Amino acid sequence: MASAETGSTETRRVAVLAYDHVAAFDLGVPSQVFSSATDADDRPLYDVITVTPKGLPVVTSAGFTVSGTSDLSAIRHAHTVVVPGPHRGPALETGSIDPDLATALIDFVEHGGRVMSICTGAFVLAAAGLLNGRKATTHWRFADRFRTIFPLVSLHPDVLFTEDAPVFTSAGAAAGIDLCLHLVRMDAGSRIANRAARRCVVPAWRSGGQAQYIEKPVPDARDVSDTAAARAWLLDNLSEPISVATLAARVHMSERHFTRRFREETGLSVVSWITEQRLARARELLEETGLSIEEIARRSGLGSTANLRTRMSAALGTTPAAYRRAFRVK
DNA sequence: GGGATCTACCGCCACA
DNA sequence: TGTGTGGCGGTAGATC
Repeated sequence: MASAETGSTETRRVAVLAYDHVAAFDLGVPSQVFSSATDADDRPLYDVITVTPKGLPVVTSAGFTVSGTSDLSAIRHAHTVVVPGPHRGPALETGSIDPDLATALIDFVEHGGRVMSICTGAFVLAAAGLLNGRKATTHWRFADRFRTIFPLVSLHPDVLFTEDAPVFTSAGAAAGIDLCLHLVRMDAGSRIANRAARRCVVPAWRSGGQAQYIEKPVPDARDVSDTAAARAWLLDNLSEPISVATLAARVHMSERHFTRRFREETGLSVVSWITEQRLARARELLEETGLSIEEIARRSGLGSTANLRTRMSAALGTTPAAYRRAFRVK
């Protein structure tokens, strides 16, 4: 767990599943992200291997061959199994997969393993029966097909990733990066996850609840009244009392237009976005400082310890003190 | 725990 | 006619 930053040499094996027609981009994501997570002495926290159903080379969607792989027996020794999405094949078309693969995945989860899917990899997990009754997501373009084939799964096609431990699913390949970083953050804390994100040159923090499809992801640089300026100001003033009216006034918009543009650009309401940023700030302060919980609540803008505790409990299922014990950087 | 109040959100419509 | 923007009002959730 948090011991990585504090000197432990424990490494966790991540087994990435490859098979014929696997999406090449998805396949590279977990290796890149998990291999970028290192401790304070730059030692790797994860050992990433590639696994194929028979241990034989497979051909990706891009046409190149993946070799040097292990067979399914290797996942028994893994901490996390990653299932990238198929580009085509029976999982996508009929919701069926190799019975040996299904058995291996079910056995892995039943013995305490953690699995995550990227993009249409959710079809593989669902075909194995691992998503029945669970929350899941997949690429929004495949949502209708997914619902038709797997009616027992609670599909949330409007989010970046879902968390229904020990099963995690993500939307497109970019959301797969976010989910990998989320798992690193769970395992080793924000500092290590943020450093891994920097190495991958991706945003350090996008929560699972953000929208998959954002109307205007990149603000128009010529538009001086865009909400990006308000968001930048917000991040510098999280500890201050903030209202929508204040923010709208800062960028010379009506409140109505500001809230509308804010949701278009971030996929979240103003309050939801601010709360997420405040929670992220609180987590950083818990990990990296010895400040009192009360002071952290104040500096993060969450106000009171009661509010901080409520927010952390809702978002992470833990308390500030327990979070600090797990992730405090010594 | 319940009521009052405040604030945020969003649908709808009008206007430039 | 289509698009961007602002105002109004109802509803829901948060806070006191």
